Amino acid sequence: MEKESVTIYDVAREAGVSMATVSRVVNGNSNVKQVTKDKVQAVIERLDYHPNAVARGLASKKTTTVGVIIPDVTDAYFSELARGIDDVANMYHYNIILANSDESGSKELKVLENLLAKQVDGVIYMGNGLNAELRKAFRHANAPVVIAGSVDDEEKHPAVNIDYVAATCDAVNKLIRTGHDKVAFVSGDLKQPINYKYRLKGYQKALAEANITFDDSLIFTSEYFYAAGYELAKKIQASAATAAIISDDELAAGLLNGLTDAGVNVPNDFELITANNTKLTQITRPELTSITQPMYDMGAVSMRMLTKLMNKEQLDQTTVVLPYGIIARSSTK
Amino acid sequence: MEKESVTIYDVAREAGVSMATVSRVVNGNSNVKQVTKDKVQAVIERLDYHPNAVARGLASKKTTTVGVIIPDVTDAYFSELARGIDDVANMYHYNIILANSDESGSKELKVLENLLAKQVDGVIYMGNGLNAELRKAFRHANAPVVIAGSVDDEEKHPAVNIDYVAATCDAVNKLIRTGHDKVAFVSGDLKQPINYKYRLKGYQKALAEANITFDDSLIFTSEYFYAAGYELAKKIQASAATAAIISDDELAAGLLNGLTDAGVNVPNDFELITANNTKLTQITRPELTSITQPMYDMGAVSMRMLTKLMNKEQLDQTTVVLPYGIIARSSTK
DNA sequence: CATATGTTTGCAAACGTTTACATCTAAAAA
DNA sequence: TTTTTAGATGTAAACGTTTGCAAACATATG
Repeated sequence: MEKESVTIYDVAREAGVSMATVSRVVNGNSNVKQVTKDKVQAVIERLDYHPNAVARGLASKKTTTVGVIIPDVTDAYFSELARGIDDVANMYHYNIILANSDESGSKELKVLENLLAKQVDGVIYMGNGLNAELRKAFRHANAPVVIAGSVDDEEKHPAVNIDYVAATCDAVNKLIRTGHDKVAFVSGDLKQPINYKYRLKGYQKALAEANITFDDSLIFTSEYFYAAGYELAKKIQASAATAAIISDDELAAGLLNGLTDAGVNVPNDFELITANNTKLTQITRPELTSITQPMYDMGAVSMRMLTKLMNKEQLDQTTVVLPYGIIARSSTK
Repeated sequence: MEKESVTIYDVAREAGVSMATVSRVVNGNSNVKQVTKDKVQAVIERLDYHPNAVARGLASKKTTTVGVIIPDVTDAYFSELARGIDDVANMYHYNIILANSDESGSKELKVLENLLAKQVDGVIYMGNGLNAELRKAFRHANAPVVIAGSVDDEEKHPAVNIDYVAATCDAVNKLIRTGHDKVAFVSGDLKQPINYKYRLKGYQKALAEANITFDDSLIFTSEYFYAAGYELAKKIQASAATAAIISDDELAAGLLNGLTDAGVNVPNDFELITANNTKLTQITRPELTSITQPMYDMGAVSMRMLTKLMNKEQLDQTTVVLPYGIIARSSTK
């Protein structure tokens, strides 16, 4: 913990070459004779030299670090995305600085500013709070930004997600086909585009296709917490709904258990489809039927896109839409 | 994305002072006249100057960044710890570089090396794989390391955890008191000290106190996955056990559902106590009785310790043991 | 008025790399 | 043999800060 660190100078001196040459071998530059390369390499190992990434970053203006803004690491949906991000980041020799934003606009801005001050080479944004201010901050950032697992409703920023409209529509359709014409729509804040411009649209589309008139007493919003879902069960019971599509698994689990504990039999009395197919969906009894999203892949792809962007490569497509599915479990008939 | 960044020189020039003075006001140095402080501050805002953290890091040899080694962000136990870490890191104006290790010894070493190359000011290690090699790497690191949510069985490194022996002993006692003398012990790899030196010890202690002879056909190990737990149900059923203490919630959930699906009634035919009180424990039916660990706090405290270490302050105690509890839910009578 | 004292500022040297550019070498071409 | 050329190496200037030290200034003291 107190050692003087060995620098490129030490290596150069010991190897009898200039620091430039050492730098070249460290960076795999081709213009170095094999014998000197070996000589330097030997010294590097003998002295246990490790290049100082900070100095490197300053000189090269690249930190091989990307910032990742996440609402909450503790959330299964986002942590799965984060895992995909980290794995491919590693593959390309990047590190990630993880920053929790709590989906709070002001915190997101603060965190972004902070990441940019640290000179990250790029940032990945997770969250559903993309607003004008944040958009502006992204535009003015001198690092590329890609959005993972959510949408940019103005489609200005590179993003990777699924077709939320179609997925929601399919799920609601499935419910309608089994005879429900009173399907509750349960999502987070309707101010968020992902909810009102995509999920709700998909819900309405399914209704329209089946000639069911929209009834806004079947629209519920809630925070994405287990307890919130559990509470919500009462309201849902009081409504005319006989089935529900829910946009978060933890919320869905709460709702399921709330209903069950109130004596409602799922799926016989009430059917449920949730949205993210996280681990939770298999743990509940009955297991939850769910839209499936390739969270890990979405994370991985978004990071891959970011590496291209950081490399000034052209993107084939600015927003990539990954396939979704629906897995039938026991919360539907 | 293409702007030339404004440096401390620009600010200095515009404000008609030297860069040293600008540096001083940025860093809140007291020896600056109020009027110049204001003048400089105004220019900073006008030019939207943001100090370059990399340059700062090089000059000051402090990066205000800490490395966090985590087995898997996706794991509820560790992500909860990570959340505590990040929150207090933020409080003290640190950022965290998150690195997944998969509990693989070689990856842990690689990741640590990488973090140190990035000149992190400290590192927090999560995981149960503390071995001789890693220990050596920690010792030779020029940054303090603290262990969060696990043990250093040699007690050389600062760590924050709970009293695993006592917790396990209490849980097993609870089972014994309700009449069980065949309690299965289900943990991860028994090569890990936390399992064989702590949890197993606690289990044996409880047995000894109740004059029950140890029977190693009741000892099971498994990976910490839902599916693994589900599979394990068969083996457990085939054993003489009538209750179990499990060291991971996901595993416990799998076991619970495996038993239930095989027609075993929990808690009437079989009782279960799990270890981490993560969200999962409330989602299962029946809900899981669990040891409670203050994960968030353990993360927070470990980060707080690290800030002291990074500040060269003396630690009151090198290992802090936080209180645990047991919350009775429906998987026990 | 001279001196001492304390506060405010500036100067310039780090920090440890990368990277144009210049130089040198040796082999290839003339 | 002389000239070219390409490859291998070295020189030194960035990169954008912090910080020890010296200088300048202001105020209080004798």
